[in-house]
Amino acid sequence: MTSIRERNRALILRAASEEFADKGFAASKTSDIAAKAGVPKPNVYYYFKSKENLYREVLESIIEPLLEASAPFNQPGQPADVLRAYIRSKIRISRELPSASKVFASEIMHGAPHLSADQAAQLNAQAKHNIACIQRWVDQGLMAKIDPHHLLFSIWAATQTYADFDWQISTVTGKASLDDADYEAAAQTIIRLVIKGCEVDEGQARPSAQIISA
Amino acid sequence: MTSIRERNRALILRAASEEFADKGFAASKTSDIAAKAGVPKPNVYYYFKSKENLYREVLESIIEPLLEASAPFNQPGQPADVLRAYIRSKIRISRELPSASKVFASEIMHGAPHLSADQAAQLNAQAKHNIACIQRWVDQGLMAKIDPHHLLFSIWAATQTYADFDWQISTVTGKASLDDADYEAAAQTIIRLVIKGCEVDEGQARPSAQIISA
DNA sequence: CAACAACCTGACCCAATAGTCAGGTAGGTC
DNA sequence: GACCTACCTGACTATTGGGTCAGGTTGTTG
Repeated sequence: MTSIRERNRALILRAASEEFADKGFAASKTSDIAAKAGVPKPNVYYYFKSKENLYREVLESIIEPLLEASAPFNQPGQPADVLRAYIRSKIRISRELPSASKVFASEIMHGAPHLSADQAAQLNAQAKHNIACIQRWVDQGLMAKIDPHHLLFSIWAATQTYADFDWQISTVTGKASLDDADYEAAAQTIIRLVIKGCEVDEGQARPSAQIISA
Repeated sequence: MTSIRERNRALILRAASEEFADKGFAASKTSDIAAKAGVPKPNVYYYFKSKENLYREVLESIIEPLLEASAPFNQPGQPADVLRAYIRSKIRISRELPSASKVFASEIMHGAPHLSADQAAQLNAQAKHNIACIQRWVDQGLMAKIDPHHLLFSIWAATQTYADFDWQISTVTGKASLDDADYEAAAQTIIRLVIKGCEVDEGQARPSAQIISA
């Protein structure tokens, strides 16, 4: 069985995710990754030819989930429902893929030097699509006149913060790690801010009926 | 004049800020910092004794502005006014100290290994104070029943994102850098989400009059 | 201007670590 | 069991980059 390959690759990838998330690319040592994965260092180079390659694979692993999270925007739906589903997807990613999320955040923070042009284009296209979708809702009077860019930035930031800045969150809440109830409270809070913030103002001209509802 | 010292230290600190923000601590080379500051490498070691020391000073430079931003919470005021002022302070920091902000974010993301216990305690105390303040407003019925922790996390995230993830923001907006109007729109958006989200719900029991207003 | 301190610098050292390789072993296939 | 491929590994190399230092220059103070 050549699933020895799959098994070892998976082991190394997971260890690398955690290590890169923890220390960043430059500060991570391939020897530490190998140790954490429970394999000798040359094996890391046997399966992935370089540290950078390994990093790129970790990075790649978060792209699809990230694109996937925008699914609610790719099917028809009421603004409030779409936004709610989107926020929940984003929070779920932060919770279920915290290491890859951090690696991605760190990558973006440093100007995305390892992100391929194709990956950047895909993410950007999806973002543009979501923004256009929100803008349409605004134009149709289904939501308040909010700049879709900034709305998206706030949603991204508020949801990703649970993965990226987990240390801060642990420190402030005094809990080593958040449980179901905490993530639910986080989701509820962000959803409330967004939905209420997007509600059409009383007295605003509405081309069609006000549909958003909390 | 010994202000040669001040001048050179400032030069090196600024170069270091940018370099650390750009590449992260481990990936930054002291030789690059020296080059960017326009001084020979040994001078960096003459004024700061080590790379880590230099990094710590950069980190330290953002602590005070960060604490300062919470000033609105330290004086009496209506919830909406305090939150508005707080958000504007935070956005201003993102705009005026983008490099130090990034360094701070990166530090937190990796578990704050260089933050002194004292600095961590100061920041945490201020956070706790802000949270208690918000909780009081909730208890007094001046705002909706929102978990103050998550509200703060969202505000932090949404405001810091303009410094930390500037690459993403540039890519999505298609602008190399944001101008006055963009930052104003960002502030308006975040303020709207927060203020509307914090408004007491119709039909919610209110111990005292509803005071928040958009 | 003498003496002293602060500042500057080219050339060097050395520890750490990405990456390699020659020579193994294990497992599958005829 | 002979062969082949995939897998494994201890021991090595090469380079990079943090940090040093001896000796110089500049400025300052009496």
